[in-house]
Amino acid sequence: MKPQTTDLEQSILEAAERLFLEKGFAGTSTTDIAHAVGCNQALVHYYYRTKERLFRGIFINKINLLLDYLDKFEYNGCLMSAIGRVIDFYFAFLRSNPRLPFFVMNELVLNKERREWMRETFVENEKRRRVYYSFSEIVRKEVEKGTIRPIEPLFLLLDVVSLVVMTFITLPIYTDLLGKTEQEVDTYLEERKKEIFIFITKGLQP
Amino acid sequence: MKPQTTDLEQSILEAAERLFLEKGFAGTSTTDIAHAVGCNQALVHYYYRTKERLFRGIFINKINLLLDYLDKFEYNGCLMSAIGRVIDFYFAFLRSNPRLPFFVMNELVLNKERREWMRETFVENEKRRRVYYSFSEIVRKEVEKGTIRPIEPLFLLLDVVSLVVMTFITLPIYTDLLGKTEQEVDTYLEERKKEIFIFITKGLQP
DNA sequence: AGCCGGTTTAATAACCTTATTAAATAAGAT
DNA sequence: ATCTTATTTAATAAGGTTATTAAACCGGCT
Repeated sequence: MKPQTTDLEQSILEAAERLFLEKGFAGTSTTDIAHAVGCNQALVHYYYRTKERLFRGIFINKINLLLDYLDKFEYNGCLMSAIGRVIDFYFAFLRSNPRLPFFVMNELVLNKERREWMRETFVENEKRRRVYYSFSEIVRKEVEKGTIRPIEPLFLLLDVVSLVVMTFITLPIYTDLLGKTEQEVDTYLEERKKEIFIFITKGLQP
Repeated sequence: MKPQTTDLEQSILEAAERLFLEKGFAGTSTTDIAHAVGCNQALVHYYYRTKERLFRGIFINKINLLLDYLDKFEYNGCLMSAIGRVIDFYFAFLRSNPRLPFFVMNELVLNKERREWMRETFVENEKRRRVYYSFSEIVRKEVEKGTIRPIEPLFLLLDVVSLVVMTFITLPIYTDLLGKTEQEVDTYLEERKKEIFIFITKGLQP
């Protein structure tokens, strides 16, 4: 039924995504979005009714995108290679979506209501709980076997997430403050990934 | 000259600080600030002229506060105890200013002009360069001596900063999503600090 | 042609934003 | 008591924000 020509509904979503990621919720107006698409501002509301609803749709989508990568944690007897795989996937994914972790973090930290909504949507989500539970069981067993030093599963998760995510959060600072080229950034990220892997491997030794 | 009674100028600054840290620049209006102080909105502009100027004053102040702690890095022959000292200081400081790293990061990532201004103000600052240079020399020498594994000084710095800063950035998420008490947060932070120290110590072993 | 539904626009309500103004107020100096 | 200077307020300009409304547009159907 819908005209396949340019599908404004989709264009609006994409422009909103780009702008929200770049300037945050508070820094983006529906007028900005309409302007980026080249359509009337009322159209943004026609399709998505409120700015908050438009935002939520994007937000939930992006969080899921991020969390789904945790499923890449496929344990087959070696913890470090499972972690290595996750790091690889995240680096590849975030290379083309560098602002995503900051976006999610930003809105989660800045807005208490969103944290509450996040708790209901994700923390109380059976699938997500299971993923975390199986991860923590694996860590516990490896500690027991003595293949890694004693560590809280939550802390190990936080260690990995901190190192990976901060690489991308600080990327605009790195590139702008030190004025790097696209090529240099690629090398930097490749080196950084190796460093993180070595760091975690060594940091977990018994 | 100024009346010492309540000093509205100072109260405005403090309220602005609190609100900017909590909701960010875009999420805070001068009306909000005036309202928090209980004065007329024009007064905010009387003292600070523009919202941007008021913000900059706070921002530069907070960045300096954060960077000054890097001076706690007093090397006396043992890299890990110097790093341990810095971590200790940051944890103590950020315990009472938990939103500070996020605040700085946030505005730096969200606003390109601020990054440019930051480069001029800090990266080209002689004192700051010297601090980083002496740190990187120390790391290089330790690598040469073989007391730590080969590592880029910038990466070591990023490793430490990532782990410490992310602990506090994710703190509101941790507390709200898992619903923790003040007491539990204290224990958590204490444990986390120990974990980070162990993690880095092991992660640097040759 | 006329009608119909979904799409798009212009117009606008209601409100909030920053910043400036001129006038009121307070408090110390002469 | 009045002058002076700094502080504080009310009023307002100029513009931006979200959201709604009614009207126009446009392609297909009868």
